[in-house]
Amino acid sequence: MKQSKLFTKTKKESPADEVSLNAELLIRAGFISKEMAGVYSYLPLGLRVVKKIENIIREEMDNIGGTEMRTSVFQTKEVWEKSNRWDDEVVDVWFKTKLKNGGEIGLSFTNEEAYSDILKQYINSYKDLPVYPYDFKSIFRNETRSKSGILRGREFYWKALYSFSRDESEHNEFYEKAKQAYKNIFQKVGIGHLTYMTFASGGSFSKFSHEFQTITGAGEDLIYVDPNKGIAINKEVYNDEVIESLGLKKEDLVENKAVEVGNIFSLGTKFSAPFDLKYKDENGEEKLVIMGSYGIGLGRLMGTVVEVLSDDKGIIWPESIAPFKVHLLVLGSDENIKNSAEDLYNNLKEKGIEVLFDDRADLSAGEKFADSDLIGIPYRVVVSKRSLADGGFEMKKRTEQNGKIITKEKLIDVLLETNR
RNA sequence: CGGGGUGUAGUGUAACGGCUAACAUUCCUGUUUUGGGAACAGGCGACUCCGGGUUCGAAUCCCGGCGCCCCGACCA
Repeated sequence: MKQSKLFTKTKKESPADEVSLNAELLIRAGFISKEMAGVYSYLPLGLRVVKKIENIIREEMDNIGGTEMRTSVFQTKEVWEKSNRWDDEVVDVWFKTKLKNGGEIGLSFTNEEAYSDILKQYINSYKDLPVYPYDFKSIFRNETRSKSGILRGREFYWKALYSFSRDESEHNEFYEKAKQAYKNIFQKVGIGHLTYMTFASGGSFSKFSHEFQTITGAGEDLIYVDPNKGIAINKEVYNDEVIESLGLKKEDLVENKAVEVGNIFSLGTKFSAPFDLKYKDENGEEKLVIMGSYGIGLGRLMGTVVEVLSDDKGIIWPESIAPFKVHLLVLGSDENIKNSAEDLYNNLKEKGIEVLFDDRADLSAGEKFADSDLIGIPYRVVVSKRSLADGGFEMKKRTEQNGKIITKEKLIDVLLETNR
């Protein structure tokens, strides 16, 4: 993509109404635009990152048997009354509105009811199970206080998978697979080294739920990490008995602030019972379906990456979720320089390498460099009088101080190699 | 929902109760420039969040509302 066609511009100044690092950098670099507190629009660069994250999650979910679908944002009163979660006294984050005919509807703040209600139509026999439907969708919560930029919003985009299993052991088997899939996801997204599977309160059907917590001062949770074992305990269940039951030692645990980037938990029959979601087993006996829930907030995940991986010049995107792989900068207005850059741009595109081409005329070198650092694309390639005189193009990783001159062929090789 | 802070061109800031609300940046015109947010010249852009009040006079003081940020509570 040519940067001259990208309508967003970077800002030199931080927004006055944002304190959090993720919002500051994402707004300055032109990834998101603030609509109101806790509500952000995703601009072209930001959407590309979200889509990258989405694809990583999709791959992992499909890999463990997930089936993608899409539940509606609109939810009917009747369905939610079954689980006793329609009442504003019970759930205070509802956004509700009315249809022209007076019927009440709410905007999804979670998906258990929607899935339970839909699956009831299709699940009759043990042969119909297990199933693992999931979706990516926007979720709405009327938070009394949204905060921390895109880490806690009133509208957010998430992935939610629900498991429908015949019994506990089948459920547990999938649950373990989901744990591994989640680890893979956070590893691929580039924050695996800071993300810990964390034991948290589990509700009435299991002792614990499992949160995936990424260590950062921007987080709102307190967790106790055992760095060697790679697991942690959420403050909400932190006590001597729990520490012991998990085989941990108090003296090994380190207190950290962290942000919950994902969570999985066992629902048991909490929803299958009120929805009468049953199947007939091999003996013709009716049994309740055992459910589990598996969520990840993609915006929060994107914000967490920014919190954790930026420097004083801007964002440092991991290659896996960067909006583009290469930022190609042309300096100078001589025809041969421009042509050379244009050629390289076309070559990279032909090879399937995602490139943002800063073809903007009349901008100083310093401004292009500053923009490039702020936007944070992993590889920067400069075409200039100097680079051509030195025999090619200057390539530098976002994380490196100095670039080196390489030929076009070598450059393409390197980029293709890292493309996997 | 309690507490604190704050609201002025697109953005970031300034302005004692008193001149036409200033500066920087963005943007537009032109000249010059091109390896770390270039230089010069000119120009556009503001019902100072909204509503009331005090005053000869309010961006500035007072009251109410709303927005935004932070702390806390809440968080399937």
